[in-house]
Amino acid sequence: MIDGKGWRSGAVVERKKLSQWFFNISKFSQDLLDGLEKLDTWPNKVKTMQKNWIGKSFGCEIEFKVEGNLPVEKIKCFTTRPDTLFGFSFLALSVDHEVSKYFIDNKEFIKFKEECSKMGTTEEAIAVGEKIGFKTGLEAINPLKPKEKVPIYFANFVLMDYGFGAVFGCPAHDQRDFDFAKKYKLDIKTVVRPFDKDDTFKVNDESYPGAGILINSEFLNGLEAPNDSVAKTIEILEKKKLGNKQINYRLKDWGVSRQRYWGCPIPIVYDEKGKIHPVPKSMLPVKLPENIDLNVKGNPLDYQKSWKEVTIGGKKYTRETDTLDTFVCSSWYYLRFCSPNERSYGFKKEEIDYWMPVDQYIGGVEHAILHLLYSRFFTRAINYENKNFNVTEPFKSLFTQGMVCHETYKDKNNNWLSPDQVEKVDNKFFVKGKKNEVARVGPSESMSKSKKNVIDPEFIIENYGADSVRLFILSDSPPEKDIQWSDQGMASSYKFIQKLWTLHNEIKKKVEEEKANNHDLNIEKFTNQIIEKITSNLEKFNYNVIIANMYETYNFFINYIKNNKDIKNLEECYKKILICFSPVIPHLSNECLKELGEDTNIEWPGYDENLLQEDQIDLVIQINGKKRSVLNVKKGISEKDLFEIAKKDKILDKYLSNNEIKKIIFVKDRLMNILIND
RNA sequence: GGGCGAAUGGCGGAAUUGGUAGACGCGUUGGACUCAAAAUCCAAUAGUAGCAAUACUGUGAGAGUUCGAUUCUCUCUUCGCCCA
Repeated sequence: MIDGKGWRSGAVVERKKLSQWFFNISKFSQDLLDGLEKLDTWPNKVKTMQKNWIGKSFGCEIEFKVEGNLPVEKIKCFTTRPDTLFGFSFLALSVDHEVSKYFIDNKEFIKFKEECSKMGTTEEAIAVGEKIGFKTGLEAINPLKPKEKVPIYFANFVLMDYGFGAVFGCPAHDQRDFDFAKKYKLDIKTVVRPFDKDDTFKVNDESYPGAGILINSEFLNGLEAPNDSVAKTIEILEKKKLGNKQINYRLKDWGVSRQRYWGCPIPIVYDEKGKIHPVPKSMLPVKLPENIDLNVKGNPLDYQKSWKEVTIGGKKYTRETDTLDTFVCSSWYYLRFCSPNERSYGFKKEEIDYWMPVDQYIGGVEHAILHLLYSRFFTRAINYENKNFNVTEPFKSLFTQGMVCHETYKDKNNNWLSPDQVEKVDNKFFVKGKKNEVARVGPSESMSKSKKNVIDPEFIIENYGADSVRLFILSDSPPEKDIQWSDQGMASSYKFIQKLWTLHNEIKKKVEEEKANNHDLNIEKFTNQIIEKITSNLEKFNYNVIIANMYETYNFFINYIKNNKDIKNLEECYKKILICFSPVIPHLSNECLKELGEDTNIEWPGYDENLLQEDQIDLVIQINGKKRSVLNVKKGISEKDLFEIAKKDKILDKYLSNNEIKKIIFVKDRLMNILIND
């Protein structure tokens, strides 16, 4: 949206009332919130995002008595801050509040309502936008102070879908109320002071929404806000039957209607009187019409008479032409994936029981809220009416991966340029083929067609091979982070593949030509250690570290074959290594394994715990907490023996012989810290 | 404004979860090969001082806990994400 108009069509954006289809996701608010607790292998980040999105808040509904010349006796409000009731100076209603029915013919009110519809409905738009009001002439009575009457307004910052479309205004402690009160010259009564101020504190240039102590509030004075004060006020209001404790959720019902062609049809028809009927099961699924003219204003389905009009059981009906939000399909596709060949139903119970829940789900963080929350809702909704559907959480474990990013480029006319339309000369970027036209370099962003900062995967795969691309994508950056596309990085991954191939040929030659007489423990140990490392890194999603492990392995083997001959277990170890490499570079590993006669029946290699540890270890000796020497000693060495060796060490001796030893800290097979007086 | 998270060489990033900081790669520098370049190979590469052995400093800043802190606690700064 730019300047209140659609960025593509230029149409003025305004709020309209539409009747649409909703999924009752809010019914599951509490359950969706509780379920998060059990998802212990989901990233906390995603869980907090969902928690905030559901937005549970404790508050209170309060009934305000109303006086004035309209037949309105009382108005119900929801508030999270009933404790600031003594700072009450106006009551604000949504323009859609039922009181508005008395103003339906009022020209000024109509104009005001129009004005309101121009403001966005996000909390941000409301915070930033100008607050305007329309006086109803009614007055509300403060329930805690019956002699006090305050004006009632319609206001643009109150929305019908929050609480009851009515809020009580406390300008001193809410910025929106503050802005409104300033504009209409209403009272600003300070009722909370910060902890570090005294009772004479007065709100001045902006509201004070923070924590503190209640003041100017008669019997509530001295309470700590908000925790104590809110609870206490609710208690008092309930006792006096003026209000009720209430829990409110930010999560709204899910509006699934879309006025467009692409989407799953909503299986609903209307009879001649406009009454709603579900399409009978035998006629499901409702399919979209083909050969449709998409060049129409509005929803193309509305124009498709042959599809829209339908006869069921001899009666004429009209189809619902709204289609479902695409998120609906992505909310249950994983169930369909369990039974891809089932023709008569979406999925089969036995198959759901076998496959679900998804053990490991991988996707971008951009799905943290909507897709993942909707999916969690879907399984709950199905489970709600079908007791033999046993899944409530669809994804047992979640991993959110980062995106591939690239610099962005623009020409002098502000048009996006793709990386291959740009060339680099002496560290400056130019439009390709035009040496005098500089290309402007923008920030690196996730690859998108609209910004043209994309690298064609087909082209790269053709050039470097799929294994090189996999290797590059996985190298350097941890998978949960965005990675920077770099041609240089791509090229170096390619080089590594070449090196591995050279290594392979040398090993193969050795295996074929040499007498395999000697069983070598070193290569066996190394292989075991690397299998252990790669296996555990694979489980922990430390894919970038696996690449480092692969380089380590290469470095070890290339030196090893130079310096060793006639090794009996070289082939066996090398084959295990190739299997470990196969998740990253499947094509090369399989090719190499095949060349060594290992075609089928490949199993992930295990490792021998006993071979993981070295007999000799490097042990750190610290003097007063500072590393002074590293001694290569037998594993499991005792404190006494180690100390004897340490005393003979040249560097350590310098410290030890001239100073009194106060204390020795010894951690077996880790380190020794000798504290001395100096 | 609120919530969550992050900060480590020139760069991407490792670090057995409190125990040798900088694995591995990129880049850079020097060397070999070459008529030359590319490719390849060898070596060096946190900073400061020193020919060197070595010493000191060093994981955003400051404090704290500890024999010992990149890791735990508090305060601050900057950045990122989400909600506004």
